[in-house]
Amino acid sequence: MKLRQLEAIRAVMASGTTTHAAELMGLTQSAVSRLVAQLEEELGLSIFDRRHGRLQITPEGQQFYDVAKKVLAGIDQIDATARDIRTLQAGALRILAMPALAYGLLPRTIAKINNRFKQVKISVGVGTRAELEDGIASSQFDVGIATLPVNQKGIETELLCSVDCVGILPLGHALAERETISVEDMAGLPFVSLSPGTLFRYKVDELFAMSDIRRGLLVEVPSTIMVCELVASGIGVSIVHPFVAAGFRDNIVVRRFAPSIRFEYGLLFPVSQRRSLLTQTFVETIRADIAEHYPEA
Amino acid sequence: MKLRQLEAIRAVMASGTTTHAAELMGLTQSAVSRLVAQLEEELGLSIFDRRHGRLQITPEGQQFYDVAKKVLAGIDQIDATARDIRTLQAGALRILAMPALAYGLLPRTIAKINNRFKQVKISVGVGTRAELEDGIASSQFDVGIATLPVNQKGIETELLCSVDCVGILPLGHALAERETISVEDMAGLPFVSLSPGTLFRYKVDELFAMSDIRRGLLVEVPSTIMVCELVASGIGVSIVHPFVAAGFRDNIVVRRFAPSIRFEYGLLFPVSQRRSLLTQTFVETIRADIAEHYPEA
DNA sequence: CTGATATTATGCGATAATCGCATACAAGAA
DNA sequence: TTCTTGTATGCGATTATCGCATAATATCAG
Repeated sequence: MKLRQLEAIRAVMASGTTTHAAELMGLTQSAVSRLVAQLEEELGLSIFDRRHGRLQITPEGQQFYDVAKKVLAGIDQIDATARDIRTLQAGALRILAMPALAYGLLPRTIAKINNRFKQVKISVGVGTRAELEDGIASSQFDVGIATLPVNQKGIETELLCSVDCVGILPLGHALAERETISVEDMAGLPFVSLSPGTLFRYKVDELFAMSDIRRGLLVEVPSTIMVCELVASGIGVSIVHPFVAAGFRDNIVVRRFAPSIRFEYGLLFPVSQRRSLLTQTFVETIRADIAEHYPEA
Repeated sequence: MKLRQLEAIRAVMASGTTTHAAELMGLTQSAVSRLVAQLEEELGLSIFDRRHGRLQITPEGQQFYDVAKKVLAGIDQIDATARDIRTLQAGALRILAMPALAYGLLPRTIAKINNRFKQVKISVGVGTRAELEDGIASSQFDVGIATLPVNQKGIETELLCSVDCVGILPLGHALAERETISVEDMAGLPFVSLSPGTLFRYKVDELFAMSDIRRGLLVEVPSTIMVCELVASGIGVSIVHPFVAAGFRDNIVVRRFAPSIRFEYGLLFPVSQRRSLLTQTFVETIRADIAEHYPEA
């Protein structure tokens, strides 16, 4: 059985004659006549009755056609699906990011993808590093974003960008005049700190310890967003990575910080599987966003 | 897009390699490889990734295949449907008969058809001559059974059989000894009559009127079945067509009747449409049944 | 009845698709 | 390395597809 034959049946049913059906299909009448005859021969049943010089559907033919219609509709759907896949109008993108990164960086990129590909379903998960490694390694997600390094079997990483953390101050703070804030400048200032247990907290604490500088450790909150909000409210200063700080630029003062506290952000992919076109597009888009909005990274 | 290509995709998905897929499809590996490559070329998307010397489904390919599977299932269903149609295991048979004929003649034939073709849906309608003509002419039913003649546009008729009506008596009736009962024999006997307005009632009444013979017209009932039942209960005699009478042969006495009241039964078909194989089978079966059980017809 | 019109069916030849064979190439295992 | 397993591709034979021309058949108007 050939698709062409089923299409011929449909065209004949739609137009009534093989001649018109031929026009619909871009063939000649003889070709259509033969396609129909072939199918009848193959199936061993008469789909049309040759009566009065016309093709007339038989009861059996009608029954057959009712089923064939569904298949042809399915073929049309295959074509549509293929087109959607080519233009990325179908499919899904599953992203998993660490909390600090999800808020500052992702929304803009997701909005762009969603805007370009309206039909694409995008799901974003936020999780700890461990959850992230699990989710990527098990292919439950297409791409992850986390600070490097990541060393786990089943995960491929690519460097996304490396950024220096920034100092943040309430608006109108005395240090706001400086272009760069040093660790020494923060001596004795009230400091809004991230909860212990994260790599970021560890690095910051270590820097102050090495420099033997004391801060006022008044407040500890679990998310970088909250850190920024608290600094904006004027209760202290802090150090955060620039992506989240950028979201608060109207409410806080953001300055370079010395010495450099550098973080490398990486993209995580399940190994052993070719990345989907959507994933590739996502990677390109997020890289472009970073280049545009954080050129120093 | 060709069916062969979709089948190749399915075979590769099922077996994992083009080599095994080729066995499944009865082809060589090279043919399968080409079918896959062709489809990818046509659709403009990579269904498989050639990694590690193996074909590995891509995310897009998986998405495509999910849709293609449904189409292939539909094709399988087409084949199954064609097979069922050939063996008459599918389809429906819609029969419309006049009340008197539906009971005596049809059940046996329907049982046979149902027994041979378990999957065939058989629906039987009972209606007046007018309803019957409507139902057949409008192609709502495949075949009708009625007394001839029928003259309505859109209906083709075939003679099914012609029968002589029979006289029926209660068991043990005095007339039971005779092989043939004449109209004169019924003079003065209580007669169970069919309701007025039917061709049958008209013919019987006319016969008695012509012969100037009086009956005891005590009971009038609308169906021939009830006539037989009343005769069986002993309240009178009557004349009916032999099909219904045959069903009561253990409860009543059935005898030839003179003069002959002859009815021609006909099969009615919608014109202009080829009769379905099922319809043809039905016709053959009912003719065989009549020949077997009513050889005199 | 007769020609005009419309429709399907089929012989024939050119072109295109399909397939098997042989072989090259790639990757993992012994 | 060498063997095994698997995929890709050039080549030639076979088969299928299609258009053209034409025949056969039915419908309809006069």
